[in-house]
Amino acid sequence: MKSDTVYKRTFNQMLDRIQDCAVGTALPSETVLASELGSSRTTIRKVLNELCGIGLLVFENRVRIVLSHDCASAYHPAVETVSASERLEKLFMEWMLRGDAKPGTAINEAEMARRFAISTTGIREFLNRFSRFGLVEKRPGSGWVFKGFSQEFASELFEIREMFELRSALAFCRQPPEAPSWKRLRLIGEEHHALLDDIETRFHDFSDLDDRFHRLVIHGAPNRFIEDFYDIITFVFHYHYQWNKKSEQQRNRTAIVEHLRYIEALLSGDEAAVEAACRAHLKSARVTLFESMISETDSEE
Amino acid sequence: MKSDTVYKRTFNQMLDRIQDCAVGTALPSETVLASELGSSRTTIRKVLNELCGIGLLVFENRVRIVLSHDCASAYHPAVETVSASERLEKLFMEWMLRGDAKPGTAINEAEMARRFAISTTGIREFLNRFSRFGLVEKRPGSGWVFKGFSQEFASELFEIREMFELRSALAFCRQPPEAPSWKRLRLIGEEHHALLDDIETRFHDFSDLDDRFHRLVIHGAPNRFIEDFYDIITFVFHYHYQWNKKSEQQRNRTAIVEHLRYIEALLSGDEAAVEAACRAHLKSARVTLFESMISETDSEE
DNA sequence: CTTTTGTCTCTTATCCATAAAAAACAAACA
DNA sequence: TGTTTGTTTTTTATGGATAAGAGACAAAAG
Repeated sequence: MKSDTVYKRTFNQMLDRIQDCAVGTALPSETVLASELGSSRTTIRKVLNELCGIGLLVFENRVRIVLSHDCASAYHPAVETVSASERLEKLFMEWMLRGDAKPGTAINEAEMARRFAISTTGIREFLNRFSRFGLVEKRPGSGWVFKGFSQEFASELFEIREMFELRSALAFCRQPPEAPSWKRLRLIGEEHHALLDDIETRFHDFSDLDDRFHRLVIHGAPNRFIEDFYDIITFVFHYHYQWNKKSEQQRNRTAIVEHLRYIEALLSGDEAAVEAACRAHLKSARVTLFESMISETDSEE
Repeated sequence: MKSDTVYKRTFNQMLDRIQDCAVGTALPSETVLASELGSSRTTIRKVLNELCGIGLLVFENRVRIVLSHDCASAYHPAVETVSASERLEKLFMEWMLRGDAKPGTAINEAEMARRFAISTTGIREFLNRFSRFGLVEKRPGSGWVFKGFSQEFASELFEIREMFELRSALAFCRQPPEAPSWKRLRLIGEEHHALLDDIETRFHDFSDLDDRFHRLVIHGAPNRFIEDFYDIITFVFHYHYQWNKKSEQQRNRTAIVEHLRYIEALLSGDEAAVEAACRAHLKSARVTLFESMISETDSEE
């Protein structure tokens, strides 16, 4: 049976949304709410009905009016708002990054299903999707082999990353001056400055900015395989650094400075400078990642 | 329920195998047969039992003896020897290459399940695996979008291919002279010569040789992402040229000549020559692919 | 002891069922 | 006429069942 995580998540979002409206005001139409909260009208209606039932809203004259803000206890627990597949992803990555799985281990669907309390179908689907990350491999008829989140993996990942990014950065330079990317790049540059000024408190915001910056560069000369590959990068970094928070602030500060140099080079259009700045940044990112991987292994032995 | 395609395929292989033995000779042990035919002993036993039942074999003193070669009618139909997922792959590619699906079309699991007479779970798994090829994309909650086997797709594919192959070819050159790849390369070179001599009759054998050659080059400096990407290339070429056989012989002859030049350059260790030969070959492969794509579109309109 | 066959257990491939969510359609209002 | 809500139809997400196939272990034979 399909789980109702979408409903619960939407319900919680709607509670937030209600608290932004003064008591007595009317909510927008179902269609508007649906697009605002990112779910279908079917779900929105279910939520609204429920809220009328609890007495937080009334439905009068084809319009829903906020009756009260007193809903702190109505929220659904956050765990119940993530779908089985998302949950599995998290559990699996944790299991992997905790180092429970040595490279070469055979993993089998049935056991994973038991361990993670998710149906075998779910496991199977996950592994299939996940196989593109190069960390597990299927042996038809027999099960899956876990390849390990190793230095080797990271090294191969970076080799490709460097090829792709360098190619994209140079292609970015060669865009005509009227391309809209230039403006976006300038805006992202400003965001970097702003973040650097508040780095003490806002250093967590960097990973999102990082992602947007690199994707902008990459998108200058679109290629689906390059963009897909960047998904892998994002994914790996996301989980790795979520697991390993050591010197996060320092790490991000360094990266921002490197980005700023890189952005400047791009804006100048000087290809040699771009190449240098790009290489410098990636090299440093690589070193940082490796160091954090080593320190992890050390602390375990 | 799992289908018994493995059994049927093994059964057919076993019939072939029996015909290679003179009547009255003994078959090797189950374990040997299993590794020879590439299935488990469980399956082998089932097949052998069946064959004893039909009277093609007898089991005496722990040894199975061939009684007869008269088994032409015993073969299982070839269709029944391919698993649901393989069948689906074929059907889907046909459907795609026939051009039934315009880029941007939404494809939904339920309909595909009906069209291809395969369960929705099967479809889902296929699409998930297939999504790494960049031809379909998932919209969570909603269905899948078909991106189209377009010129754009081919162009993006080739851009990456060129980057990867050039990098690999140069890395290949830099291997120490004692690396075993050099010997393999020489052997593959000889195979090219042999094939060229018989090109009139054996031109179909080229695609396998082509694959082995490029994989050898790539494997000189292994990187899982590059090797994975080559799976996409193989897959695309396999299906595209299976669908479009026009001037196959000429196409393969040209490619062999280019390969020979490329191999010679590799063996000489002259990096500039390698780069030139590699680029020349890929450029020509690209042009050939594009031409065959265009002629396809033309013939339809 | 090592190989071979016999037996049993566990896992995968594959289909099906069903509630949740999305989408399409229809009626009502303004 | 174009929104807005009510209703119905499709489609997806997810669990479960089961025969086929793989692998482990035991017994027999050389």
